[in-house]
Amino acid sequence: MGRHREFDVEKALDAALCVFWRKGYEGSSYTDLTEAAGVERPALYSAFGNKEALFRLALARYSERFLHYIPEALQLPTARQVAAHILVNAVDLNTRYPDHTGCLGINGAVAGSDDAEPVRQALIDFRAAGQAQLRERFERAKTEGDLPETAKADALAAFVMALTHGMAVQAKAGFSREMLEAVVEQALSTWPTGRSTLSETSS
Amino acid sequence: MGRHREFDVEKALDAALCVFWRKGYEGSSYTDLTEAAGVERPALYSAFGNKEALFRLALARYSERFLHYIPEALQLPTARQVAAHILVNAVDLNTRYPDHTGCLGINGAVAGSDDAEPVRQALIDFRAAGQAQLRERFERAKTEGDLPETAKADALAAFVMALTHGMAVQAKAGFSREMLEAVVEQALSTWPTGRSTLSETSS
DNA sequence: TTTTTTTCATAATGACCGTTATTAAACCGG
DNA sequence: CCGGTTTAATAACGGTCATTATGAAAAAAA
Repeated sequence: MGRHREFDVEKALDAALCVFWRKGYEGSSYTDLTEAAGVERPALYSAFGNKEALFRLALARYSERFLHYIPEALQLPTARQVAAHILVNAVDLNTRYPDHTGCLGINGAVAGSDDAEPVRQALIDFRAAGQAQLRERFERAKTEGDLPETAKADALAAFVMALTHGMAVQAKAGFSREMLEAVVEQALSTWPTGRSTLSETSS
Repeated sequence: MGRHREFDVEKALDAALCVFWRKGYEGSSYTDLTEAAGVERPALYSAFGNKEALFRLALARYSERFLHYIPEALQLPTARQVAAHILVNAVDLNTRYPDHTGCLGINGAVAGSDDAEPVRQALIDFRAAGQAQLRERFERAKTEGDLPETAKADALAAFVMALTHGMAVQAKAGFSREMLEAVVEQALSTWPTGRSTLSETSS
């Protein structure tokens, strides 16, 4: 019983996501969000809660809709393929939409006021979760001989993530897809090799 | 003629720099800045102009006081030493001060409101200037045989800068100096070599 | 000492921030 | 068709934003 919603909650969340993606958490005003969603202010509040809750929902939606390439990558057979898949798809995502370049995990908040500290920390945790998955995958690669025993899985994971973060900054600065692809190519040329990937000489 | 200034302009600028470094441009309120400088609001305005002008002065001071390692690096004999010097010193700068980790060039603004667009662009130009210097240095390295003819100077420069940007994000997220040093080691592990650096076999 | 000039401190400005009362409209069950 | 319930729209809330008017205090020039 009661009146129906006259707007699509999913579409409103997508619109909010795009605003946050472009302007970050603190850079996005509630006016920006309501205008993008085509919805009055109290409607957004009743549907999602306050601005912080809306951002967290947008971040979850971002992960679901745009980061599918990460679980995809983790299932590839070699560590190098995992890294390549992540880097190549990150470049694609960072440059695919001209009106919101870069990555929400970075654009959302790097530094900010004390009020934004909970959101900043949420993004830190968000990025750390991805990095931990990558580290575990590289640990496995060591046991499988796909990475040398001397490789540091945590350093490799941090290296790949540092590149994605840095390229996200560069994409937000207007770098072309081609330039970032060249960066990825450069990064992958320094990839360590294990007993089975240097050449086709092992069993 | 007239009354003397009762505060040290240089110290006030340093204080403002620290605030911007920690909270970024939009995250720093004028109240934050005046409290850190120990100076009333109109005094900051009369000394530096508005917030944007103050930020630009702080950025210039940041460059002078903390980025001396970049011109230093450019004078080193090999491209690899140039890259190593930049990356190692960037890690040091990003982790040296626990209350303002990361780098002003990134923390200052990655994304933000439309009002902050001029500052965001100024930071883009600031970073681009460093990258251009690096690219030119790598071009020279190619003519000197220090980098192979096949090396792409612009991609290498963008690669090194992407790493510094990404590590700045990670430092701001609380990454330890040791972790970032391991990232640098990974990045440098297979630097491309020219005719004189692979081993000591050339003339 | 008086005048002029600059800085100082207090406090006010209008605008925008995120968040909500409030009231009218729309829907469902009875 | 009417009572109960949910949403919609308008407008207001206190607080903070960057910026500045104002007048007192201080120092050099006359």
